[in-house]
Order: sequence, then structure tokens, then C-alpha cells
Amino acid sequence: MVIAMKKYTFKKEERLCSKRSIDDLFHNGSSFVVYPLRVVFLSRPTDPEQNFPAQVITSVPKKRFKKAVDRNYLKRLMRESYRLEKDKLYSFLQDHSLNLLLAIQYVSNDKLPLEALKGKMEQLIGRIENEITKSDLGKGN
RNA sequence: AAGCAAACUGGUUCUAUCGCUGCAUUUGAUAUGGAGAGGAAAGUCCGGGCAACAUAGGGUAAUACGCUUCCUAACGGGAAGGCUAAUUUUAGGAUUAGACAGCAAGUGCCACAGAAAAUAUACCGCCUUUCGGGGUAAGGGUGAAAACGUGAGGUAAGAGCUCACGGAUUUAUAUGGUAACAUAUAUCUCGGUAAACCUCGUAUGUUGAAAGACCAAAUAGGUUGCAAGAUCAGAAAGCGACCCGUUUUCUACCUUCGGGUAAUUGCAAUGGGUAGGUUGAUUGAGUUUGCAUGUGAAUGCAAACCUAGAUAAAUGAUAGAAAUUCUUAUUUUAGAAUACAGAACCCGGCUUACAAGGUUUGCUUCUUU
RNA sequence: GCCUCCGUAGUUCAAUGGAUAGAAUGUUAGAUUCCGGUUCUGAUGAUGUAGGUUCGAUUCCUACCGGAGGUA
Repeated sequence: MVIAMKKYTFKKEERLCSKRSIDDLFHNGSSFVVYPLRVVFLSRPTDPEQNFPAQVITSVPKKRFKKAVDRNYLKRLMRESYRLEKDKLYSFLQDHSLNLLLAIQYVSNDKLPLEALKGKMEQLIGRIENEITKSDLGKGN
């Protein structure tokens, strides 16, 4: 576990690439919506081989944005906002020693600017922390 | 000069901070340096490279294409030319478009209207008559299209039946041209439709990089070989002196009567599958410049250059400055805009999208001479 | 990525190259009824878009646009 010194990186280990874990995430994960973002997440105990506590995948549906330029633009904005806001999430996850799989989908029909997306991302991360603590409590009982 | 249309050209630049993906050097982590979307990357409409599998040879089927010569790795692409049509021009000519082989091989179709839509079975009319009929496509105003057109001869009345002039067309010869074709002479013929079936000619084996090739480890299982002990009990025989141990045969099931099969564990070998990684994969029908050849597409030679390589998929965000244009404004300041669009194995085309600015051509209007 | 198919009234479907493009249902207006239902009568379409072939195109050809499915 080597983090903390580099806050704002977004490397390959932080992305979700394995097809198996993606299938696992979408079959077993739970979800909620912070408009215009829909989140699917799945928490697991920490794997000591992995350097980062969360893996993220972003997606924009082709039905809502026909042009590849628009889709790429929105994915970049989502990545950028996640990169800037993920700090809190990482420290929370390390405290609870959890590993998180995360999928963020863009649900709106309109393009939002970066500032608004950053605010939404902050809300979203707070919501995730809530949900995880709830489920942990449930397990405890 | 302004506006509109078409074609071509064109496709903003720099700095800082944070971040992403390859590459090079260094290293314990990592750090430093340098690189990082297009003319259409798009549509996936053609053609090729490359790969796997298939493959004696020929034919059929299916699909695509179809004036000529040339270019090309190849093409349904391009260049030059011919022909046809449309527009324009007094004319010469110019511009644009063309699936532009064959209906003089066969078959089919041609609504409505019209006598008739193709073997004219002649409705009216004309001529003739022995009143049964026969001849006749000159006139019918229908239709998108009416049996080559006009005139003369001819006839009972008529008719390319004959002649002259004219239009289209088949074949042959001559001249010019590489050829398509053009011109002339002779000859044959005279509804349209092949983006109707079809005929002739040419081309195509099938599947696509999620193709294919390679890699070590783990897990589960398949096959083969060896070994082990157990199920496993009974009978007979052999060996060792005997208990006992061991070997062989029989007893089970299937059978084509040759034989075959028989649970478990361990070790070794072997080929396959799953997920992952490497490769395929970016030095190539390469890019730029110059010279030469050619009407041109293009080709040849020389020099220089290396210019993205991702894989749930990088090429971004923020701040500042400059450039171009527009508006406000007229020293200036402020604001807005900067298109279409994002590589997915690679090339050659085609098609479609495209802001401002620039060039050329055409049309319209206004001004001046 | 590759391949195949389909676009006709609001909806579900017809139509051999002949045009006035039909049928059911829906919507709506009127009639019938004391009121409603049933029933009857009428109204309601740029054949996805743009070109071409043809005397004539929903149909044939080409290019775009949109949608659906298959493959892995």
C-alpha cells in the first residue's frame, strides 16, 4: 500500500480492466443514482497484491450520445472529476480495510460542465461511504 | 464593387501547473528526456496486402460489372478520348450529365383511352361484288408510344409497290485513327422496354486481426504407461517343509465368438479447454523535396526523414497570452465566435459532413467609362 | 469489428410498375337514446429523405437517415 503522497494520479491499477470482475460487479453489486450519474459498487476485503483500494470504470451510453467525440469528452470529464475528488474515498477505505469496485455511468441527456460534475462526484463519494457503513452495521447485527 | 451558387485550398499558435499512454536512459522505489488523432480517423460502399482452412481439371449455379485506350498491386477507382442527351451561343464552340454491350437470339410486358399496342382475324370509311364475301393501313384525333416522313408515279381503291430527297439501322469494302469512332460507297431493315426475365463477355474458393502464432504457472478433469494396496469371497492347480504368502485359471457383464470391460490412489508422459500475457501491430504499394518522362492519371531516379500505437481502450483539465473574424465602439476598451468530427491490423479509392479566410468560374444587381 | 433484415394513417398489417394508396382498430364530429353502451355516417396519411431508370415508382437502381436482429 503506497499512496497518500500522490493524491491526484489515475493509473492503470486504479481502472477496472478484468472482464471477470466487471461481470461480478454488475451481477452482485448494488446501485443508486446521483443525477446525472448512476453508480454500481461492490465492496470486498482488501487484496494485499493491489496498491490501490478502488478500481473504477466509466461509461457513457451510445443511445444518448451518438457521436464518439461527445462520449469521449464526457468520459474524460468524469475521470478528471473522480481524479480530483477520490482522496476522501481512499482514506475512508483504508480505515475500513476494504477494496471497492466501482462503475460510474452517465445518465443525463445534456452535457454538464466540469465544475458541476465535481460537485456531483463529491456528493456521490459521500453517499458511497454512507452505504458501506450501513451494510457493515447490518453484517455486525 | 456587392450578393448567390459551384469547384479547389484551408483546418489557429505559445507558456505554466496537475494528470494519462508508449519510447529512450537510469534505478531499490522511481526520476529525467522526448513523442502522442484526421482530411475526412466517419459511412463500411468497392479493391488489395496479411493470416487460417480448403483446393487435380472442367462445367453449372449465384453475385457484381459492361463505349475505347491507358494508369494501377488491384478495383465497381482515376486520366485522356469517342458517342448520346440537356443547357447556352448568330455560328464556331463551351459547360454539365450519362449502368453508354445486346430487343437484327428467345420469352414476357405495354394500365386507361383507342378500330388497332405488334402474326394488324379491319369497327367506321374507300374500292369491288355472284350480296356469302374479297381487296385496302390514304382519313379517324385516342395515347407516353400508331406500323419510317414529304412529294411524285402507280392503282378499281390503295400500299416503300416504284422513284427522288431526308431520318434511323444491319452487314461489307475503302480512307483516317492504337482503338471506340468518323467520312464515303454498296446492301439489308424500319414500335418501345434488358435499372423485365435473359443472352454474350469479364471477374470472384471460404472466412476475417474477436483471423492466426507463441508462453510459464496454478486448479480441475481426459487419455496412455508403471506401481500400490483394497473390494475379495470361494474353488482348483503350481512354487517354497508348513501356517501363511505369492502366481495362474475359473466364477461377473457385453459380444460380430475373434475378443473386450471392471471401482480407488500415487508418479510420469501427452494433447486439449478456461482466464491472463507476448506477438500479429506499425519501416510502409511510407512521407517530404528536387530532377526527368508523359496531354494526363501516373511512373522512374536521387537526397533527406522515422512521424500515435491504445486494448472496458491514452491523446485531457485549469489558468494566462497571442492570431483571425464579428458586434459594441471608433485613441481605445469590452464581449462573442474559431467548423466537421476522435485512430482500433494496414494500405488504394469512392461517398457523406465541414466555421472564418483565400483562389478560380458562372449568374444577378449597382456604379463608372 | 463483421454480417443480415426492415422503414406505408396515432397503432397493427395489405397492395403484380397503372395513382383516387386500402383493411382493422384508435381519435374526433354528427345521428340514434331520457342518459350511457352498441349501431350507423363522415373526417383524419409529404409511402423514412434525396436523386435516377420509366409514359408512369410504395414497388426497380444508387446514396444518405433511422431502427431491429445475429456473431463473439
